[in-house]
Amino acid sequence: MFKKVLIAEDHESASISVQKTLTDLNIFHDNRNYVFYCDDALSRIQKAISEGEPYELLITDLSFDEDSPQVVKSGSELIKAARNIQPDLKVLVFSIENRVSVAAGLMSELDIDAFVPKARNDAKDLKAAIEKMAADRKYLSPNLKKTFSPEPAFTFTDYDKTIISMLANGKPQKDIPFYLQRNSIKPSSLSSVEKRFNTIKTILDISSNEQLIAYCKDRKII
Amino acid sequence: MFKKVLIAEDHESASISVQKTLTDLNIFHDNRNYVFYCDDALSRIQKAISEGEPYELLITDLSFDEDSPQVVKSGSELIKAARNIQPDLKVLVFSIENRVSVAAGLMSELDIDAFVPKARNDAKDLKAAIEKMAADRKYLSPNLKKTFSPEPAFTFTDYDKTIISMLANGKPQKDIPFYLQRNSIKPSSLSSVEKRFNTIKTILDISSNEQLIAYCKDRKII
DNA sequence: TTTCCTTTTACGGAAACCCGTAAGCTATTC
DNA sequence: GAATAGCTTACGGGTTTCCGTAAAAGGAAA
Repeated sequence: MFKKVLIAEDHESASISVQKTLTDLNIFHDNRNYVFYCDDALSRIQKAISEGEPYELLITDLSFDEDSPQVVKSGSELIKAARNIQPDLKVLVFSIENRVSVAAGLMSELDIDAFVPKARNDAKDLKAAIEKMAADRKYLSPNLKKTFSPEPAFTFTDYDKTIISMLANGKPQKDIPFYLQRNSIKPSSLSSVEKRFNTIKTILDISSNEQLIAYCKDRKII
Repeated sequence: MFKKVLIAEDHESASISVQKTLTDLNIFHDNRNYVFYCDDALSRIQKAISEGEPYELLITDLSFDEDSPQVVKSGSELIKAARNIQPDLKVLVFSIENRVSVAAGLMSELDIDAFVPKARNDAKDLKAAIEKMAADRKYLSPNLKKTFSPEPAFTFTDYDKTIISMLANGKPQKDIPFYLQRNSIKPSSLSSVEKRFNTIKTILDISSNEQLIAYCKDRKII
């Protein structure tokens, strides 16, 4: 079982629960092993390494309230930075995010070891995850939502997100080409933009740009 | 100080933290005084009344994951139902919602006694709230966000939400009059709908319908 | 009923969007 | 270099939206 664990979680109440879970698992845990900011988490990890007693596990949230300026602003940035200075650090993500697509994405892209959503049985879920990780296994929570009903096989490209965001920001479609050229983004003609919107809407069975914005906002795509 | 408190919270970890807070405040709290579903909360309250030992305080979340069919589906419904059978019950809302406008709305409309957002210092915040309530005072957390930057003095009417939702669902603007007439909603001409959209967008300094949808989705208006 | 005011509806032209077709461009292959 | 395929752009006309103006309908008071 783990001996040295760091908790990065900005919600005090959530942090307390995680600490209690560690206690229940007989993992020694003192007051200095939890932080409320990503920057603090990173410096703790760095310090632990230089003291020759590196952390074995990082439990982190994904989104952190930005009430004071931070270098590292999100859980995923923290994970990247931490892995950069300590590649063997195990990582458990504990977040309100409950879409299996997001969790699986973190598994494959950031190679996290476990994902537990803050949901009905999250405390038990946490324990199961930690035990699994202690046995060197990955853990993807069974409490994750199968995202939206029939998940359409479509992933938005950066280009898509760019032009959709422009629409959502009130830019008229006909002006989008100008801004694309300005930033030298490849297909920049109005015709291309129109075609792309049309393709997206056809695939997703969406009939208007307004509905597309609603769709993207609901799924936090933009 | 309170002696009998009920916790309605679907997140196990959050519930654990609230329980710990009550313990820290020397409020006697046993295993049977927390529930994960609103329906259970209501029946507990009812039972406590009939046993002659009613609860003094209800601590509840606002949104509950609907993983099983429930009669009472949200915190606000629970509060209404609870107050219906026990008008003197004190209520503290503990939610991820952090907009002061929402909290103030609950204060005035449901006459809740305290609102604490799940945020950085929520555990300390909870303690402060409970102590304040024990002294028969109301408590509006200082950690609430002043909502969006300059809060525009504009509130969406039901009519507004109806027509905006139609747009967001992909209905073309020109077809909206038909559906309004069908449900006998008052101004139903295309001209009226156009004018209303124009008024809303002018007031909010929004230039397109797409941006309006984004605005409403961001603020959870629709 | 008449008058006045507000709300709702009708209308029309300009602008924007939608969508199909065709032309142009680029890169790979022969 | 020529040919082909795939991507990008240009163009055009039908539809929808935008927005101003004016007519019609409702409501309250005289």
